[in-house]
Amino acid sequence: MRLLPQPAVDDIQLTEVLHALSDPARLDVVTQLAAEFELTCSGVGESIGLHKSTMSHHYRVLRDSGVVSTRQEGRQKFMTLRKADLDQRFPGLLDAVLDAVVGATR
Amino acid sequence: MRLLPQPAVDDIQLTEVLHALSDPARLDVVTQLAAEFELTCSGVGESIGLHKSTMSHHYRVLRDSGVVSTRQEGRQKFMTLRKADLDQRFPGLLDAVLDAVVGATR
DNA sequence: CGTATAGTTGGATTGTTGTCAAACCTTCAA
DNA sequence: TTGAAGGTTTGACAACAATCCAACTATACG
Repeated sequence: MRLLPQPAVDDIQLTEVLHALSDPARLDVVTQLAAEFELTCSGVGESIGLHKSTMSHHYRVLRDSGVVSTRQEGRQKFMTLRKADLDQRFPGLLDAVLDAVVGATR
Repeated sequence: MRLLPQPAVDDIQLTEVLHALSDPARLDVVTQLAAEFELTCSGVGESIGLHKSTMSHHYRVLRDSGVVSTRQEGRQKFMTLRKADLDQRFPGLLDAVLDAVVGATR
């Protein structure tokens, strides 16, 4: 069970996080993770309808920017939101974005 | 004194706002506007050190995404943050981003 | 070992973005 | 009416980003 490389909390950059969240597909992933706690890549990607390699690219952007954490177990990879880390680094930001996702469609 | 075209509150899109805020130059503009309330284009651009046409491009992105409002008065254009509109549409988002800008350098 | 599963990587393509420079438009003032 | 001030627009260009497809890696299961 190994963890894929990811930035330390203090190395998470605001502009990179905002950029990571500014893509609809990635925002969708993040929203699902916020609701489900943890998902496999295929689990989270199914409802989005993009090619799996495209999704793999989005996962990398999310991981490199510090938004998600990925843990490999067997042949699957489980993603989780780095909620505690993001809350520590940028208090209120993630919640505001998640609220905005649901709130804006009301 | 005319107002340049800008999206209505309900037409402001989360992904566009996040994208607008994900560029360092634009984030800098927004931070200055949060502190100064209102500034001319040249006033806000001076400290950034980019070409004025580049800044003009960034102003447009900020305006089109609904982050700032621009009012023309004489030959100057005054920009303001659409704070109330953003707070209404995405509660807490702008404040979290502004906090993050200062907080992350502490 | 052979095969299926779960993802990643590389290449190709198409489109977007950030930047500058030069030309332009508008307004104000002499 | 000429000129200057304050921005915008257009064109060019390089860098980046999103997407797909095909080939690949690694793990698990018969």
